[in-house]
Amino acid sequence: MEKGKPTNGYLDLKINRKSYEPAYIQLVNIIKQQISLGVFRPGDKLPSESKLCKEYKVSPMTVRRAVNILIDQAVANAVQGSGTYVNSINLGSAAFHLKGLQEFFLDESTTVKILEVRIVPAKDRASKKLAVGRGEPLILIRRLLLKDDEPFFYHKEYLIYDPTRPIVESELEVTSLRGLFSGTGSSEFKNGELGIEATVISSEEAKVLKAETGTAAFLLEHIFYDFNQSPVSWGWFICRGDKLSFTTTVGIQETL
Amino acid sequence: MEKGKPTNGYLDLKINRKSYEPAYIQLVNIIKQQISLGVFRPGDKLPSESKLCKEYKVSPMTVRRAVNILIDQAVANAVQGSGTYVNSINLGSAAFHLKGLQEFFLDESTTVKILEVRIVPAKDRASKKLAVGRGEPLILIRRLLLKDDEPFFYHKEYLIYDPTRPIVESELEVTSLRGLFSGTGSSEFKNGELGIEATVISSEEAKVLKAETGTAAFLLEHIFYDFNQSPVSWGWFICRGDKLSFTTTVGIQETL
DNA sequence: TAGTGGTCTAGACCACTTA
DNA sequence: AAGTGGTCTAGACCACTAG
Repeated sequence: MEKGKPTNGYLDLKINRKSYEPAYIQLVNIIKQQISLGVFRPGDKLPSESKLCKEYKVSPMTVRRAVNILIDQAVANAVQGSGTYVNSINLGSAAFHLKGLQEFFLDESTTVKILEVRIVPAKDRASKKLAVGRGEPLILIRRLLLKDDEPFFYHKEYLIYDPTRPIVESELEVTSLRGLFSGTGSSEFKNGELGIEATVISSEEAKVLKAETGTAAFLLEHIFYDFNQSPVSWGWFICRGDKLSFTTTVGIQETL
Repeated sequence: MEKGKPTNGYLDLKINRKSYEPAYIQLVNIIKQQISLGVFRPGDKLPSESKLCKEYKVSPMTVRRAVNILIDQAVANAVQGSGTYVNSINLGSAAFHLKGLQEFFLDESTTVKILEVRIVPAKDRASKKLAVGRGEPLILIRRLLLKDDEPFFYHKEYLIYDPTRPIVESELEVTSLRGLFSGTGSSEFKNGELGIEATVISSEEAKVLKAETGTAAFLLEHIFYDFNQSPVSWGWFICRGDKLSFTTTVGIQETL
């Protein structure tokens, strides 16, 4: 590379100081665009931070921040003492987000039908998951979540039974699940574990979901812990496979 | 809050300057631990950045960095001019990563069996996805991915046929897929789209996967684009539902 | 108007890699 | 030894929120 020449070749993009976009975001986009156009290819070394400072006339911290964003996005990786390199496309860095489900729960036309609420003795799996003795009382809630009056999710949940804290009506309604998915809810739970499995619809599920037994479905299992790290809720959502899918992207995305 | 008192109550944790852990990471963990212990509850306002500076004797940029990490992790959210607030648990921020699949492909015992490679005329779906005319030639590759000689994935892939670039043997082997999942491969693709669906195993798939028709399976669809943003590869992986699941966590995790 | 977060500067020192 | 990324300082100015 010739000294003093801009590393972005014929593009010669600059940081616009008057833009509402912060300098570091602009720099991220400039570098991404160059990768997108093939100026920098996977495996190539990006210009060093000091070069980028000079070229775009920004301070080291600003370059640093931009480069860190590229690394966060798995666009590049840094090797201390050596340089920052452009990554190849990497499926291992891909992730499927549940934001789509969040939108489902926030939707106005989403409603909840309580199918059943009762106290049941803990069986094998539930007693293990919720760390209570077998036969101990648990609250079982079965819900049907509808969108535009069409069944969408079937939800089965076991809760620790606390006789000092009666079940409040509002905890059963759509708002409670909405809160879980949007983070606006109460703060009963400290953390939780989620799992997604592929399954087929059982006869029990088929009935409430208006689907046929044996068709494909997603099972989203959840377990939530309180601030003492004790499990308080275990259950799962079932959704017909033809009504739900998860999508994501990998590699360099076009600048929005 | 009383002036001059540490905001972390009886804990009174400090930044250890001699630790190999950077100050900002220590600060992230200190704040997380306080949330975990209930010192700060969901909805609470965290101490302002200037307070944290004084309390932990670090510069504004270091506090900033720590707080930004908490925000990235969806542990807190910032409101300009108001403060930084602790989030409730939020399923919408959860994400399922494909790192598990990456490990599968990097495993030594993972092998690939090529079931078929041939030129086929583009049918409806493939011609749309790959943006070629119907009947145009495409390369069809059918692979079986095995772990410890047990079938794991069935992969069907359509590639743009380029007569000037013959199919190279190495592109068919496990290494090519390994590269895709680990980011160590060549750089044919600029980006791609992925989708996960729940499905049931067809008779064709059941045969090669040694599974029964009608059992649950994941379908991981992919389409990859080259540096001209032209689609070059479309296909999907099928995996038995009982051999694959995705897990993740939400909320505050215990400090490791 | 005071306090807050959002951005940015212009350096510094260190650990590490490469030659 | 020179260059690189990793961390950190001690401020600054701005836009925004709230009382």
